[in-house]
Parts: sequence; structure tokens; C-alpha cells
Amino acid sequence: MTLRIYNTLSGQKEEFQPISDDRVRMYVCGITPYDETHLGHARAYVTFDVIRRYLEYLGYKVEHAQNITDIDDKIIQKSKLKSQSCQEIAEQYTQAYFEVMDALNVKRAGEYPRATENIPQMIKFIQGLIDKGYAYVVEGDVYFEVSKFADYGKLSKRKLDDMQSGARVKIDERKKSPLDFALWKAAKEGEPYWETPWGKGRPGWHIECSVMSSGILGDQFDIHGGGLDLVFPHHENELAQSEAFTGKKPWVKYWVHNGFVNVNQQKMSKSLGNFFTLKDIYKKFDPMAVRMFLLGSHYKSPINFSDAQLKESGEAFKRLARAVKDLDFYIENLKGHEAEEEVAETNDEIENLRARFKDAMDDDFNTAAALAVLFEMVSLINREIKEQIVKKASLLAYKEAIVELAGVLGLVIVRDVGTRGDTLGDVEKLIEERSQAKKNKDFKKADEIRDSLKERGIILEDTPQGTKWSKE
RNA sequence: GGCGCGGUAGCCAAGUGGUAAGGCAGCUGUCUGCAAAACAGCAAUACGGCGGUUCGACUCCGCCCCGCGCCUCCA
Repeated sequence: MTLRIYNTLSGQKEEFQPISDDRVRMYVCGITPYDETHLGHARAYVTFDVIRRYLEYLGYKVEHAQNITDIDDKIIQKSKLKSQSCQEIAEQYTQAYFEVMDALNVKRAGEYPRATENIPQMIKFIQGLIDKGYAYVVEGDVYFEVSKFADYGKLSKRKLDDMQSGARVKIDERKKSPLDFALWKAAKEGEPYWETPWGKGRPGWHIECSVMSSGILGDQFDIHGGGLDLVFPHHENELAQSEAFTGKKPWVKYWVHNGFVNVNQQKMSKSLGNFFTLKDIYKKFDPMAVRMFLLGSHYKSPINFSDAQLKESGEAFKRLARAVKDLDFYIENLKGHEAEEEVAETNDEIENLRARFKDAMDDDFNTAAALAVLFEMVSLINREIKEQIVKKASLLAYKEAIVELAGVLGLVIVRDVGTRGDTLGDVEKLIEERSQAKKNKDFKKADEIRDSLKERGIILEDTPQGTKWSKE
């Protein structure tokens, strides 16, 4: 099977064929850093992180760029509120963003272009649109004239007439059409501005993505992504600008959009005030529980956030992580070697599971189905350990496979168990003491040791091969 | 009004024209000094409603009901 991706532009799943054979150029709409990163953002960036990881797994070289909108109304507002420069505000929240994303194991993009660092290119781009007759200047503002671009609406499947009748926006009389959108905004008193041929001002929202994506990835590239809420107007407008400017179609081959995170069946959003920041969520839950939660359903479906859901995802993650810890333990402690046929059989099983994992991911990145394959592997491993039909060689092979596939989903299932020598030695000494106590049938003492370690977050489990310990 | 998404066991969630993955929770058993984990098994006889097409639909078609989103800054 080959990879198929749902393309918003065509409204269908399409076979994925990048513009050049061995590399994929992907642009993801990034954040406007004026507030804390919340779960909704996590959904978007985990989605594209998985897409990137899977493409890399398939052997593509992925060029991944993600913008940072470091100048905009919200930032200006916040800057006034906190008496800090826009730059400071943007920088602060950008760093906060990286922190919470790192915890989620989201790979950093190759480039993070900032709007304010690309102003000359934007001016050139806008001037080009004016020269070609797609844009006009009104009192220092520059607008894109939607009616000049025949394909307008093709991404979001809207007709100009439908929109006009339904528009609830207050109409700016200076614009030729209410749908015309700002490429450039004239500066207001006290706002940051840049000099341009048409006066002082700052960029509109959409222009940066057109300019920066093509600046880094070229006039045409493979994947452009973001949340479903960006389809209109943001991406529709970007598309119009870019294709109008270069005359090349399609600007973007595959448009990919992720669904929302809901709270009590409502979209999590800033304006509703029902958003949960990752920083706060991490106080109660492991970031991997969050990742698991996001991976548990298809990236386009709405998902409902609740503590109970995250807890459940955390439990599921633990089952996965435990399986790997167990593998380590038994690789270390299981005596003897298995027959060659057994190893061959293990490799067959792994091949089969790997193929099914790939089938799932090939179907528009079906992480929920891929995860199911991972859990089947866990069951298989646990059963074979229990029945003692596998030994070291098979266990090593299983471990390699499960870490590999979990890695494609960005799940970190192998973790440092605390390598500080003294702590480790201390724990092992206590375990030894407890084993002695158990031998002497001094269960009271044995339980005390187990309880005291539990208070330190260390769980003991007895097995026929000895006592296993792990951190919670 | 326009466009779009969803309604699968107690909960979450894949999926298929021929009687349904996986996870969480529950119950029983095995193992254990006890536990934990794991394993085995059980239970829900799970596919919004009504019609239609078909030998056969949860899966296709039509209508309806319910929930949600976008159309305005938003991942």
C-alpha cells in the first residue's frame, strides 16, 4: 500500500506523490506568541509531528518550516497591557511554546521564520501584487482584490455570493468588496511600523505565510497544514495571494488540516475561555499521556478533553511503557537460549505487525489503528514471556521493533530510570534486604521496605526471575 | 442561510457489503506470603431513527433526529 492523504483542496484522500521523489517540503502554520500554549495547539503540532516522523520513516527527507507571527494585533495589545515591547512578548511566549512542545517530544522544525524578519520580502511581494493588478492601496492600507482571482474559494469550497449574503462582518466602505482582505495595514498611533512605498505600517496576517513559506520551500511545495479553523479565511487568502503572485498552480499540492479539541462538546478556544494550557495540564499528567490522548483518535476528528480522558490515556501509555521495561528486565534475567526456529518465528511476527502498522499509517495517518497494532505487539510479548517460549534474542528483536514503531508516533517509551549511582545502589540494597526478609518469612519487614520505596515513587514487583523495580 | 464534520458496547475509539481492532473501567480465575503487573476468561448478544437497493448493510442511496465546527482573531 502507498501513503494516502486527505487533501482539503480536493476533499478526498489522494495518493501521496511529492513534487520531487525523495524530499517533502512541508509548511505548518505556527503560533502567534501572545499567550500560553494550550491543548489545541498541541493537537495541531503533534499531528504534523507525526506526519513528519512517518514521512521520514518512509525515507523522505522532510524540509519542515513553521512560522512565528511575532507582530499582530494581539501582541500589540498585550504589549500595551504589560508595558513590554512586542518583541519581548513574542520572545517570551515563543520560548514557553518550545518548552511545552519539547516535553511532548515534538521535533523542532528545520526553520522558524519570524514575520518581523521578513518585512522587505513582504513589501516586494505586495508591490508585485499591486503591479499585477491584484491589489490596491487605500489610505496606506493595501487590499487584495478577491474578485480578480477567479479561483477564490476553491480551498474552503465557498462561492463569493454565498459569503457575501452570509457575512456578519462590519463593512469597511473603503474596500471594493467586503471580502477583500488586508495585505498591509497602515500604522496607528503608537504601534510598531515599517516604511513602505505606500506609507508606514505593518503586515496583514496572511501575507507572511505566503512570503516565508515560498521563501524557504520554493514557489510550489508539498504540504501545507494547520488547524481546520485556518482553512477560511487564512489559507484561502494565502492561496489566492501566492497563486496570483507567481502564476503557478498549485501553490501547495496537499492541504492538511487537523480537527479541534473540545471541552464539554465545545471548541476549546481563547474567546470562550475554556482552554487548558499545557503548562497546567503537565502539573497533573505526564506529557506522554497527552500525546497518547491525541494519538488515540484520527487527527481530523474532534476530540473531547477531560481529566478522565487524560487519565485513561495515561494508563494506556503505562501499559506500553511497562512492556518495554519488562523486556529490559527479562533480557537481563531470563536464562538460556531459544531455538533458531523460535527467533525466526519472532521475526515473522514482527514483520507482520510492522506491515499492519504501516497500513494504518498509510491510510491518512491513522494513528489510532497504528496504536492498536502496538498494543497487539504488547499482548504478544507479554504472553510469550509468560509462557517462556522466547528468550533473549527474540526479546531483543521485540524491543527494537516496539521502540521503533512507538518512535514513529513520537512516543518516548524508554526513559532514564534515574542513573544517579547512589540512589540506584540504595534502591538495590533495599531490594536485597527485602529479599532476605522474605526468605526469612519476615513479611512485615518486607512490606515496610516495599511501602517506603513506594513513597519515593518506586514500585516493586516480584517475578520468578527476581524483584523488578521501576519508577511510577 | 452557505459549507463541512460526527452519532459504534459503561466510557474512549478504529474499521468493513457478508455478522465488528485496540485502549480504559468492571467481574472471575491463574500467579503471589500479600500485592502489583501480566496472563486466561466473562460480561455487555455495541454500529442514532425510518425507508430503499442487495442473496445479504453497521458499511451504498434517500429522508429525518441529535451534537459540533467554519463562514469574524483562533491550532
